[in-house]
Amino acid sequence: MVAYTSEHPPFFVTVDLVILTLREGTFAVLLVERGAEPFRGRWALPGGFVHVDEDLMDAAYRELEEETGVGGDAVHLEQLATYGAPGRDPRSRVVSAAYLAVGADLPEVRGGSDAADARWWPVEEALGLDLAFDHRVILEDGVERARSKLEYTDLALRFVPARFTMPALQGVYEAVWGTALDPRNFARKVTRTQGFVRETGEERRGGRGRPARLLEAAGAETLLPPMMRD
Amino acid sequence: MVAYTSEHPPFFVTVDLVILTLREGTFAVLLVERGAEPFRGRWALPGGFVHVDEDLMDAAYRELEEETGVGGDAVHLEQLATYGAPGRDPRSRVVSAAYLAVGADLPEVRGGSDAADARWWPVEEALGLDLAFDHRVILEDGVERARSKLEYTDLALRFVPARFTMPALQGVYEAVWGTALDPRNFARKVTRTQGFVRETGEERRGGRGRPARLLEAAGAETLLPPMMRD
DNA sequence: CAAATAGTGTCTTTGAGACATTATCCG
DNA sequence: CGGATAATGTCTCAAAGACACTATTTG
Repeated sequence: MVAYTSEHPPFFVTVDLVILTLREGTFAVLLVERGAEPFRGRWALPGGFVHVDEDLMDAAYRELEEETGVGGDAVHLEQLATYGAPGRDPRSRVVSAAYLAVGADLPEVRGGSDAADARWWPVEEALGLDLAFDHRVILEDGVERARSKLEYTDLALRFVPARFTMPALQGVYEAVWGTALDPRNFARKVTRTQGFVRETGEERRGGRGRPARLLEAAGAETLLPPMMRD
Repeated sequence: MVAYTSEHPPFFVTVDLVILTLREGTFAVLLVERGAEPFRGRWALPGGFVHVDEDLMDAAYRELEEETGVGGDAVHLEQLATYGAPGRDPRSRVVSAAYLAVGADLPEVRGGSDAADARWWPVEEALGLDLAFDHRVILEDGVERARSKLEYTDLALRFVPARFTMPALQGVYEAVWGTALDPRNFARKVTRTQGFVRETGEERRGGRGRPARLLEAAGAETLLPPMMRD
């Protein structure tokens, strides 16, 4: 940290959000269609400028709630990385702190204040789009972070409501990793990982087939041993 | 990303560095003593303002070389996290991207352009200091990142020269994790992890005791299975 | 030959992966 | 009672952890 003088250049600081959820069993990300230049008409991650007296994570929460209507505890939010290449925004020097958000069954969205349109995309499709700015890299980093954190943290529980079934939890791992898992090995693994999930004693009836037992989080944030994807 | 107007507030952007190495077998971090207000006389992480046309990581490399005289490939550098609470710098709104640097036997340093003094601290001692700004949190995050990355990446090899001995590598894990490891289990684990290390065929003689075989990196960046600390 | 350091093998336990059938409900 | 979904047990193999002695060098 060198001595402060007014010679140091000013930057704009934004937050960008990689908001992930499961929609009807599919791993999905929220994108907005840009309604203004630059990149007008291109899909982008939701985000916006940080306010003068606002912490970065507060700005991320604010943008998250503006875009999805969901806030606070209902959604997991963590910092992903910060992107600051000169020229990443053609207008001026903008440094963006990217955040990863994960929630269960986040609501449908349409349009928004300044976005032409907004909607959930299957992650695989979104990765194939020509996104605005450097948002493709940010999206890739966010998806990889989520995939990786399924292994050694309880992040999978954020994709699912407070009470959930074993097949639903297995579905999270399968959708996010894009792999099929054996239900016997999966249940054994989840059950034996101390503090991961707990039986509620209740069942979910009403669907076809045998009722599923409802589980809930048991508090551990770190999974020992981890769930391995290989 | 909302429409751009000149109403958005300007920020200063800095990089701060958590530079870690092993000095005589001890896990150490480089700190500088501040020579100017604010926090004059307090120890801080090295760092500085990002230039107008400079990427964040380039700024981190520049500061790293200014502080240690070491640059380029010799040192591992990765982004840690970004800290932007209002008031974290009492002068103005400063957002800092923190980077983690790891190198083998980094050189002794004394003083510097704007720092009153600079020296290597054992990490445990540094964590007990009353550091400037929010640098204690940044240091904690950097140390935890390094500890964690020893598990599942080849980061341990960055603490050691290109050719090294098995006991030296074990010493990295022991110093960074602060634990003692069994040399038989350690050697078996390292040897059986595909692509982690390879024999060079050479030995290091000249010390007391049996000469040690020299190893080198075998290319894998990810360790499968990981080294576990528990 | 003593002191220092490097290097190694076995046993036991735990978890991972492969694999198919039974249980319960609804219509 | 047929279709749909949930739940579960065993065997084999791989890796982890505990544990102590031998090998090679220098002074």
